[in-house]
Amino acid sequence: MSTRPIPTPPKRGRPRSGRTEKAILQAASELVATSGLADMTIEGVADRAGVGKASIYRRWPSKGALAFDAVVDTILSTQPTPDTGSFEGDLLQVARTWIGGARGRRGGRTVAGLIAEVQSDPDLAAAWRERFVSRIRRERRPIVERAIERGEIPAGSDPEVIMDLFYGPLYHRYLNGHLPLDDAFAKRVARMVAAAAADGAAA
Amino acid sequence: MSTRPIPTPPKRGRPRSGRTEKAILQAASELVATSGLADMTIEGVADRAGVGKASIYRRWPSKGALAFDAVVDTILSTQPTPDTGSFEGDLLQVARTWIGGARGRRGGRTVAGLIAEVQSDPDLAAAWRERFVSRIRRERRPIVERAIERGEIPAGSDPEVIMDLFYGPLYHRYLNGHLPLDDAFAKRVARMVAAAAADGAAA
DNA sequence: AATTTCGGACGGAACGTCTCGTATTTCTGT
DNA sequence: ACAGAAATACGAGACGTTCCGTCCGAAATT
Repeated sequence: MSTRPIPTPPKRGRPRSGRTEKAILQAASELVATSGLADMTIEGVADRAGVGKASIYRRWPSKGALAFDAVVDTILSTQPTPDTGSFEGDLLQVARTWIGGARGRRGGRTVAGLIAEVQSDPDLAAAWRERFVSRIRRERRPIVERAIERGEIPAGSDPEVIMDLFYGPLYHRYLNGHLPLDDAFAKRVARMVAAAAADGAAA
Repeated sequence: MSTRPIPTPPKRGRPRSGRTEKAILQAASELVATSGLADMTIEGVADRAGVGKASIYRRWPSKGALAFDAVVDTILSTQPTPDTGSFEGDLLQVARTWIGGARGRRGGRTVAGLIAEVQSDPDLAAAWRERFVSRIRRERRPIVERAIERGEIPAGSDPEVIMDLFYGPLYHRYLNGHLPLDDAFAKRVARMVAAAAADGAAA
């Protein structure tokens, strides 16, 4: 259940060192960026951080949970919610930024590795949903709300289905790699989602 | 590169036993169904099949490749291409069948495990694309072609983007689990994809 | 004679737990 | 107020386990 460092504030004994925690996250972040999540090992992180393995296991229950905490804030901070004035424009902007992150040599496969990890770890899956997927969708919600206010799409349109229709195709090509994840694709997805929503098919 | 059992026909010596190969695939299939792909091990398959590990490594280069061959034909055979007479009807039928497979206790997470595996194995990823993703998309292509013939969607619509817009959302909920993968979702996806395509947004 | 079959041995990697001896903090008893 | 005991964290690394992928040797088959 716990993915964050255990939040229980101990009353007695030596307190956890903030420097140790930072060193672990820093080392994990670097190793994920250079070697990829699949090749990252707890022992490798411990060595690079100059830390005992026990100090890692005291804080995180699994490799995935550690990697999650090491990279998720960085990823989220690079994906702002735009406001271009039109629904399709907002979607296109989000898609372009998203693709930019996914194509970057710098950790472009990190999210893929996390999704892979999540498929066999129910606790990590819960953290992934709550602290990544749901969080991003909540941040993007104004895009749909503004489109409704502007009258571009009908009130009563389900934002969740629209989000799935939009993000789904991006992740689909990202994870399967069957076709290029390029700007032409971003344009088409934005256009089609906007068309479907405008049609009232999400109501 | 090789995912299939090595096709080279030996000219001399004891030939490969077909029974050995079947026993391996059978054991792998059972273990994936019961324990899940993440917990399947080559040693476990060898034991259950009554076979030496070398006999497995002689045929398949990785756990993922073996699992792929053990289950992919079964999965594909349960997903026929419908012909209901309307574009949205066809899409809905495909979505329902797909969701039925994904929800089934019997190996519902198998595809998720394979997609996870594929993220860190380029050779397996190539096989996945060519022998699963592309194959299914090729089989579904008539759905789009018939819709064009019927005049439901404009000629020149890109079948690939339509496929991504359709399958993407299904896989998205399947892999992230943030919202239910139910019949209501199937209906909405089918309706929205049909609306977007009819609008000519895929042209 | 050539080659594959099997079961199993083998060395290696990483896991997750545990123990050291040391450091740091709080609680208890005086 | 102060000393000691108790509790907890620290880095380092040993430990037993699992699984990997390779290799071996004897039997089997052509």
